Amino acid sequence: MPLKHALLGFLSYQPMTGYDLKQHFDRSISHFWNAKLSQIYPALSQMRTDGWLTMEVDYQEDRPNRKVYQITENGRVALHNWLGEPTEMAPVRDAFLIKVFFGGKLNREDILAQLHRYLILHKEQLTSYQKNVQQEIQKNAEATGLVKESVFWNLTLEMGIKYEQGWIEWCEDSIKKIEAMDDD
Amino acid sequence: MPLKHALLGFLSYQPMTGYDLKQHFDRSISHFWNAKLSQIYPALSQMRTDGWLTMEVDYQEDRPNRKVYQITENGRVALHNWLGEPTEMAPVRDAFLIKVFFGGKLNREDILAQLHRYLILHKEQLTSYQKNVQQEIQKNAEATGLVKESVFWNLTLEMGIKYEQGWIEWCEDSIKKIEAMDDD
DNA sequence: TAAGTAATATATAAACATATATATATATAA
DNA sequence: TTATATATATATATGTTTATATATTACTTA
Repeated sequence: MPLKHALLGFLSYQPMTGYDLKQHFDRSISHFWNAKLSQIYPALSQMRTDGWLTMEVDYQEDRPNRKVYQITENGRVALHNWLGEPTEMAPVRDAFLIKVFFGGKLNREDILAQLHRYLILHKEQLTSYQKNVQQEIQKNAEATGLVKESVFWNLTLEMGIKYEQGWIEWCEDSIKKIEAMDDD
Repeated sequence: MPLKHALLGFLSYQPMTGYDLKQHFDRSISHFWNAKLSQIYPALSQMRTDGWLTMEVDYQEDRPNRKVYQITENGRVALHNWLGEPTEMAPVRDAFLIKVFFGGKLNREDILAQLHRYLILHKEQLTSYQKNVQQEIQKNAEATGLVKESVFWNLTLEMGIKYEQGWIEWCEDSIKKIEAMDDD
């Protein structure tokens, strides 16, 4: 399960709680993977059962105790193996394209409105990558001194940026084509 | 649920069985949505309960009877409304990028092997879109005479092509960058 | 001052998706 | 000739993900 291996990946840097891990997911890899806390917590329990993690409780008074998870040698091996395994292409799933596919059923304004809206969403996403994710990677690189690692973090960000740029171009082109169509 | 609306979309062209619908999914929209038969059949039953479809049985001797589904007026309304609703961006989920993100844990050859492999997969996918999907759309446009519709089918295909081209460029760039890195 | 958010975790239900098994006849490919 | 694919559907189990509810205290914002 990729979720488990992403968790292993972060825990290979340092021990953390589920809550901490959620922050890392949201700040560093949300452009290609995300998970809710309600998925992360049970996954961590299982991984402990699997022998990939150990856990120790950090007692606190005013809020729930922190359960700090640490990767084991088995966990490191599992991560390393998984990283080297061949990977299938991720299938694309985008409901927006279903709407476009059947766009002939809408009138011109409605389908154009859809495209304009989606264009804006993707532009905002692009901006957010260029600002927030970029910064987060930078910050992490400095804080941890993991220079080589940060090259790879940046590669994933570049893919995110290219992806958004692709959508933006496509939306703009599509709008032009539809505007040029004969009305009926 | 987008699955149901995609089914409605195809049934808005003509009555069909679940098996037929599966063919359409695979041939026309698999570049952005797919579904197994084991998901399509129950969905059709539900949609009938919802009043979006009617069904009649076409008796056959040597193979299972065909259950032919036909869209109702309610179904058409539901489809039309859904097509006009604003759409959230589809989140990206790609396990390959998790591998890249933690690529610093692999040695250079292993991560390069991953990238080369993914590059090939995406090149094959691109070729397949340009050949098969392209052709299928063409064929459908001619067979059904739905000219205006086919413009939209082509738009989704263009997005698929752009997407694959993006991956291909990114893989090639990433390979170059990693090859240029200092070894450690 | 009231409402929201951060910090931390658990539990349960529901929704969505895949895998697999079961039937059965014909046609096609190795 | 044997295996696989096509044509059609159902059923069940399992896996994955999201949603929602529940606790508690401190801090921040309106």
